[in-house]
Amino acid sequence: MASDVWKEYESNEISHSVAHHLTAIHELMGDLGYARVSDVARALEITRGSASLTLKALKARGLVVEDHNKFLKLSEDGRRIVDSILAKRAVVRKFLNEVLKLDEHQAEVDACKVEHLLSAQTGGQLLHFVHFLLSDDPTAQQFLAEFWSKLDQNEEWQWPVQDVDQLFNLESR
Amino acid sequence: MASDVWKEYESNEISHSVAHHLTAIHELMGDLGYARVSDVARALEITRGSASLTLKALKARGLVVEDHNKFLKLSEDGRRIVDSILAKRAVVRKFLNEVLKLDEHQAEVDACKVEHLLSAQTGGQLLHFVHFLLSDDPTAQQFLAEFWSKLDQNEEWQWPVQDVDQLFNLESR
DNA sequence: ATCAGTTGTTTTATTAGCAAAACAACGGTT
DNA sequence: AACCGTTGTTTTGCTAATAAAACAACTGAT
Repeated sequence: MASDVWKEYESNEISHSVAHHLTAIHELMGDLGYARVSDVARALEITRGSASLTLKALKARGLVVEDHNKFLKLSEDGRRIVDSILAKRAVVRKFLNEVLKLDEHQAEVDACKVEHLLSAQTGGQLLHFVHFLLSDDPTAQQFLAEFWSKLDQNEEWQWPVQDVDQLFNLESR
Repeated sequence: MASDVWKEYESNEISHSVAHHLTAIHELMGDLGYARVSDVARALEITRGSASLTLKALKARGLVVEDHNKFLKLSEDGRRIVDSILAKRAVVRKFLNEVLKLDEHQAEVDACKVEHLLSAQTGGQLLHFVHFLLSDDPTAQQFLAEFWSKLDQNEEWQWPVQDVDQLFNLESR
């Protein structure tokens, strides 16, 4: 039934590892002004050898370009990918932290896990949603206030919840 | 900076593959009343050999138990894991499809990708949120109505959005 | 100029997850 | 009894992503 769905997982062009190699380069460019293989390895806390191999592949894929002096830079494509990943990460983190009131670390970790997996459409819609939800629109503000007050009441919810189906009246499976 | 965060990805005890082997057993038990190695392999569209190896590991981890006649069953722990995964999948799918108005296939795919990655806390809070959002509470209904009408207006948004930071007034990098 | 430290690469090995193919053990049909 | 199909396992090989270790090239200090 869902065999065509679940296999799409690995058909993702950007792996978690690749996503972080690329974003590491981006952040190093901002922090240091440059990014070499060793800098990326240090930032990700992996060996230089591992970083060297992964980055070689990324150069071959045209996402990373190399200076005449082994200095790395994102290509146009690489830059686009990093932008989309960072945008999704920011939106998800903001939603988890500021709306669902998860602590910052948890929000950071979960956002990091899913940032490279969300489709562009999902990211876009989520952006719309969070943007409106956290705007100064009175309806949005009233809704959030009510949601948070309800949150305070049911502190004690358990997870996993056995009766999700009943809760939502799902027809599922 | 985020090196401690991004490495938590692989420290996930449940991989995507394992999640689907377990849920396949669960669904087969519902559909057929039993689940053998071949049934799981067929459901996931992988070879029997692959399924055999993965399921052997799951038996060793105590998540799957085997009949005297090679019939598989989820253990107590395995059942708990499947419950939490299915609950998260249902909540995420519902949110993406019924709130963000993504088409069903997209919602299914994205939910499938993240279901095993979300923490219990994130799943729980999301459940609260979606439950309230889709309830008959007038504030929630008014909020959703306004959000959707705004969605119809800005059909033309682009992704990746360069100005997420500006949009949210993010401090980040 | 030598010596130490840093850098980048390559080689070897490991793990997870899969396919493909060979194999043995059944179970039913004729 | 011989045959066929299904089942489960094992072996071999592949890819992605990592570590570890060896190596060469460069840099800087003395």
